[in-house]
Amino acid sequence: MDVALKAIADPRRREILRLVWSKELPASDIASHFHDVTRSAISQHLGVLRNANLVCERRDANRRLYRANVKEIQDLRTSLDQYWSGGLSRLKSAAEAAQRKKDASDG
Amino acid sequence: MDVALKAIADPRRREILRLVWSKELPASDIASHFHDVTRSAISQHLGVLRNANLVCERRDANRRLYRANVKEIQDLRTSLDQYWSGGLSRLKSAAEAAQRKKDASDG
DNA sequence: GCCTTACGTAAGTATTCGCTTACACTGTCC
DNA sequence: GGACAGTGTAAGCGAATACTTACGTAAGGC
Repeated sequence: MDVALKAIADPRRREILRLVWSKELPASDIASHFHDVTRSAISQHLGVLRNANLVCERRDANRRLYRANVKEIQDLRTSLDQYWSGGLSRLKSAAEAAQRKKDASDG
Repeated sequence: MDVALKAIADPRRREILRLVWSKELPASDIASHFHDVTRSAISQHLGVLRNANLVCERRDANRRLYRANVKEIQDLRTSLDQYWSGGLSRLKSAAEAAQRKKDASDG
């Protein structure tokens, strides 16, 4: 979870992920979407995303086509949901404990 | 979203957030949960979380009591959900476009 | 074979991060 | 007032990050 979370903590990488979410794109197309950084920088961001398994790479002749790894993204989302709901259940049990305490003092 | 996401990207800070999710804790109690780092390090992590507005601070005499800012956490969760679902809707419209294309070629 | 396109990657650099140690400050207890 | 917990914070440091420029390499056009 940590690698993936750190990967999407960067706005540039989140933007890249959006770009390749629904369609496969060659690295050059992705890079040309960013006018303030080098192609090399984007390539390195792609490396981070690849390393976090958040994108899939497919080679087509000269080019490398990238696509979001929806499965892995879903996994990350699930992990996060568990994190949130873990917190919520702690909130819930704390509330229940408070209620029990109240009941005990009431009765 | 960026500040909060970067704040959560650190496992130590996620753990801190868990600790203060359902109950208010003084900084010293939080720090004593971590045996491999200094109290000062934890204080700085608390600073990051405070800066991201993910925790609330309340002063009680000598101590500073921390509690998760559930509202802000929910906001972050919502932002993330929008990010995911934004991706999903792009997937959906891509699928629909493919379907239209197929229909056109079929009919 | 040679040039060009499309890409990763090594090397160098400035910035940020997570940490420690040392110190300042604020309240309580006496 | 003085000692003492409970904390934030400044300073310094090594590691990681996000870049840049320069180079290496695979595939296609000629």
